[in-house]
Amino acid sequence: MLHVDLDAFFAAVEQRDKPSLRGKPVVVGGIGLRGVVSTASYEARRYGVRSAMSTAEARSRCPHAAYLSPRFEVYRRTSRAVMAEMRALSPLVEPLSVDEAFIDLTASGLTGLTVDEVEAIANDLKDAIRKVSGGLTASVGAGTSKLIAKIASDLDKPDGVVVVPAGTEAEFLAPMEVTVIPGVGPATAQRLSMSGVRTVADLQQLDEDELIRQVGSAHGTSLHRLAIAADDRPVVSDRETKSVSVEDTFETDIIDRTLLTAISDRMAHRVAERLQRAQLSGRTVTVKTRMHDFTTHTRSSTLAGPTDDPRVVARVARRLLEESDIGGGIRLLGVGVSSLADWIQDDLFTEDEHADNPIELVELPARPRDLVGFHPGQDVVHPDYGPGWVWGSGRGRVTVRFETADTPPGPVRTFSIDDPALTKVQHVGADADDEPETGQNVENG
DNA sequence: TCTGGGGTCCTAGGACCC
DNA sequence: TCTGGGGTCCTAGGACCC
Repeated sequence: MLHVDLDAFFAAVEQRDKPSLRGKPVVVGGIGLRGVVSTASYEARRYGVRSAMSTAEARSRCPHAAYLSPRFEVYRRTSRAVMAEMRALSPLVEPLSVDEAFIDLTASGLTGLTVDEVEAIANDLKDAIRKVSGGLTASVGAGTSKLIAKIASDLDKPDGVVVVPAGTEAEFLAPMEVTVIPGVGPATAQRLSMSGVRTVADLQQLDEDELIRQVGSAHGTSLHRLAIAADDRPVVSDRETKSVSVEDTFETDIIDRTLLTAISDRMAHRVAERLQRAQLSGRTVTVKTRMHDFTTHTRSSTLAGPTDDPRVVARVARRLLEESDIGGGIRLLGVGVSSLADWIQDDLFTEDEHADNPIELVELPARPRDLVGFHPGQDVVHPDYGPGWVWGSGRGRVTVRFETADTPPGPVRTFSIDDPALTKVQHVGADADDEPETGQNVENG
């Protein structure tokens, strides 16, 4: 099996499309006060910038980096092209996310390979990925199981290939820290350390019953096996979606229930839209709230039958929100639907008994134009200068660098935010929810 | 100036049923 | 004059992943 991991994916795509950023520190993520880093380029990592770090901390570590909002549509498009290359290698490909996948080579008859042969296959794949993606690099791990392939792909980043020979798996793992095992996070590592377990070798020695007492039945059983590299999990190409959700952290905590209701309604509609697009429907609606102290609560309600009707999702979400304690204001609100079915049931159960009495949608205040678009990194076009991207905006002005992936960097120009000549580029296949927005923006309206 | 958004899987208690 | 037992569904929360 191969595990393929695109290197610093979001940042690499930005450097590909914005030549002036090549070789420079780039940070992609939330750019607001409460934003976090999604991906830092390797140049930015040298300053200690890491994924999941608050953007504020990243800015203090690396003030001269370019801070960009993610362009998810572009990443998805690139991802699809890369995944297609993998499927050309083997029909059995399991994407784990937009930038990662497992490939089962045996599904295309590639068995009994030598280490050199596997290495050659991995390098060919890397070449194909580089060509189809406009120069992106990947790191590849190979082994006899998902566990080994996944861990191996991490050992020689970026742009590396690591093949673990069959039969050497347990000794390969033994000296490593337990946290290399996917599923062992801070909480599990902490518990294990109380039994003196730090490395996989320690874990291999630990009694299974003792392990289960420490971390629970399911986790203990699977960890006990993974520690000795006993992993027979298959590569599954079509995993079914189990839930669909939308959530938003506000720039400042929101206490106004009328505003929260309006936001909840809109989130319910976005969730329902996504369900419909995926031809799914669900029975359980969940509302999530996060308090100022970061404690998180969920309330859920299960319907008699599945729905993808925005009005039904909105009404249930409203009720759950009403039942939620919002204390002195909440920093996050989310709406989700689970217990999914891949069909829509007949009106028998889905019938909306409130259909004659539709809920009245609360209108959100309009946002000022300079908050509706023009995020750093955003693609724009100008009739005189051609295509470019937003470097920054504020105080009614927006600064644009004119360049594309295959043009030399052009001029940097500043425009009024109201300049009608400057237009945003809408990417094909973009979701309505690719547009970043926050409660703060809403409140500013 | 702490701490995103999209997910998956597991646990535990209570209701309910046979 | 406490005490069945097993299975399923629902709800809430938590750990973890990218």
